[in-house]
Amino acid sequence: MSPGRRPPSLTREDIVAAALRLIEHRGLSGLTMRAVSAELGVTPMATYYYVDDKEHLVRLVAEEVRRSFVPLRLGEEGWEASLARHLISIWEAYARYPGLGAYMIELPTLGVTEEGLREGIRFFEDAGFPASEARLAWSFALTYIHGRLSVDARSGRNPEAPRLDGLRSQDYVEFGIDAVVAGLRTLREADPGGSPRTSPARRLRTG
Amino acid sequence: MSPGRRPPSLTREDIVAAALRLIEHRGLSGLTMRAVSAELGVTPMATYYYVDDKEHLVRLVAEEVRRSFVPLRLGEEGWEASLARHLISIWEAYARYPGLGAYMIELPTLGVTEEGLREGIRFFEDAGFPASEARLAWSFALTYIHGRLSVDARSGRNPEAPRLDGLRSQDYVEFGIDAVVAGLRTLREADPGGSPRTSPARRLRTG
DNA sequence: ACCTGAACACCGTTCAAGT
DNA sequence: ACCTGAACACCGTTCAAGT
Repeated sequence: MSPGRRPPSLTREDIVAAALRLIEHRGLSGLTMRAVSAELGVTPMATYYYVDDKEHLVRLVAEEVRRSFVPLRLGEEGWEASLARHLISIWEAYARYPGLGAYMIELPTLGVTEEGLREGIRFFEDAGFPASEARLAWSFALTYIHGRLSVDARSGRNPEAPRLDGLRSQDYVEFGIDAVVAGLRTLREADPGGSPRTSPARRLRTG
Repeated sequence: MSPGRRPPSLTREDIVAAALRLIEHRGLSGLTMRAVSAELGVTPMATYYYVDDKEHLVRLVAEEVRRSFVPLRLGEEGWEASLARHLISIWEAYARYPGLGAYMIELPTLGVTEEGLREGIRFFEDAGFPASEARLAWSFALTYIHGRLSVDARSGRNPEAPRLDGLRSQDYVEFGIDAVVAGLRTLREADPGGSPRTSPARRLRTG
């Protein structure tokens, strides 16, 4: 940036934007370091001056996508509507980028930031979930929505397009979010005052 | 198999078994055609005589894993317990093979066979779900459990191992299955006689 | 019928060199 | 500081050839 120095032909923003375009049109598997560089008209290795490696690039890309998440906040509309709204916004944000949400769920923070993870736990505590279950509830909701994004990853990018079964991707995610919210509400109400819950599923485990 | 012919040094079963060992120890990303062949002491291309390509091999591997699924059947224990038992068995079967369940959910049949998909839909119809929602309900359950397997894919193979948050993978999946079942029960009861349900989530969609 | 060997078109990434 | 070029160690896969 000192005067007299010629400006760089590349910025990190350019790289992230090119990566987003690639994922949008070819899916996450279409995102290669070489393709990003080609898209920008530079040598395959030029990109490495701005990002550490491919994992770093995907992290930057996901950060960009997360900017359009509707925040998870406990307002006057109640925790159920707020949660549903937040989950839909996650799904809508990632749906344009096939494979990205599926990849994020495998990372330690389940596709959100460290801070997003903590805020979610607080949200569920404030919503009346016992402290021991706030984390489980939040993880459950994130796991479902990213699972749904995994399903969508291959079935085509347009969520409004009718599919073989006559249902749209939207129908699935709407039903799913309703079920997630209803399930959490039921578990919350069955658990007054934070007494330890007895899991029906636990008794069914083999081994 | 005609007399006088020397027996082949390789069988498809050997290949599938070697592939399972590789996934078990190195995850699905550790499954390469070359690694499978090396494991069996043959040339990288020998494997191609028995399987069409890598996708075919993964399908065969998944078929093998599915053999240990507890069938989804509507018995006297009721649909809720049967569903929970089935989901747990899916999770237990795939959990040994990191990344496999996550991969399967992206296929058109959500990690089960075509027949398994149809049987599941019938199961939910028999359980009293309206025909229009049986498919949504089944897809929801499968999506969650495979989402959970995606989360487990990176966090280590031993489901009993305590993690940073003090919770085990088992705690998450038990809570999740309980929530899935509770959510489905609630939606089913809110929908008497198969009248079209109004989705709260639908109203929250932007665009 | 069953397997080998060489080769092709890809990857991500390192490293030295240029301007 | 910023980018190029060559190279390495991997992939999946094709194709011709051997026994």
